[in-house]
Amino acid sequence: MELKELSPETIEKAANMLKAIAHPIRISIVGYLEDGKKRTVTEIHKKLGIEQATASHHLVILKDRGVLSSKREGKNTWYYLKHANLRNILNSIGDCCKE
Amino acid sequence: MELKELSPETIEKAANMLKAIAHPIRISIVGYLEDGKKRTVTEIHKKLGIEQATASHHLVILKDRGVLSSKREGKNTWYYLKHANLRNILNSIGDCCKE
DNA sequence: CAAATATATGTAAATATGTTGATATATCCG
DNA sequence: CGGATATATCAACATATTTACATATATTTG
Repeated sequence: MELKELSPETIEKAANMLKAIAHPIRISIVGYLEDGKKRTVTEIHKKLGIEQATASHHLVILKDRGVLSSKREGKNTWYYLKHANLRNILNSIGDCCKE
Repeated sequence: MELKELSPETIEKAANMLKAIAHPIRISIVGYLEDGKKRTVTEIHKKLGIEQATASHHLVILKDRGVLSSKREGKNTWYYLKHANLRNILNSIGDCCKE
């Protein structure tokens, strides 16, 4: 795939998706969901040690920009990675940054 | 690799790197350099149809955040991808966004 | 219905980023 | 040195993002 052949719309969408991930808390959220499991807002905010409202806020951003999907079940909303290959992004970036 | 085990510093660095890429012009620049070749500011600004100052500005951002490297040779500064596996990021994102 | 639990939204101030045009610096060559 | 070419920087305004706290909405259960 040659990215330079992508349409402006696709590039715009890709930028929004990357912007969504490009934040310490949201990287951590994506990292926590990297295994493909679905997790609730409560699980996420407790795991990451952040406020519930903060977690919800960042989860909405990730969902709006196409990084995560969610499904409501009773009191809970389960969030999960929308695309399995988003894992590659974190792995690649992680590799670059560990050096 | 489990991202959740990365240090806060590494996560911070990863966020800065992703933030650097997460912009339409900068995605296009990285896409243009995706083949691993070194290119000058002039080549880049002409190829993308943007002002020279704009290109230089965005190239500095990409370099400062560890996405690109550069090497001055006479009048020219050659920019190129610092990490080969950054290509995976664009490919993954592109795949997610084409749908 | 009321209480408890889970999630989402609103607001406002602080901070960061983007954009543009003008200008500065660096290098080469005659 | 002086002109031409290539790149980098500056300044200033507009826009977007972050953060934190308060509060609202939704769902289950007694």
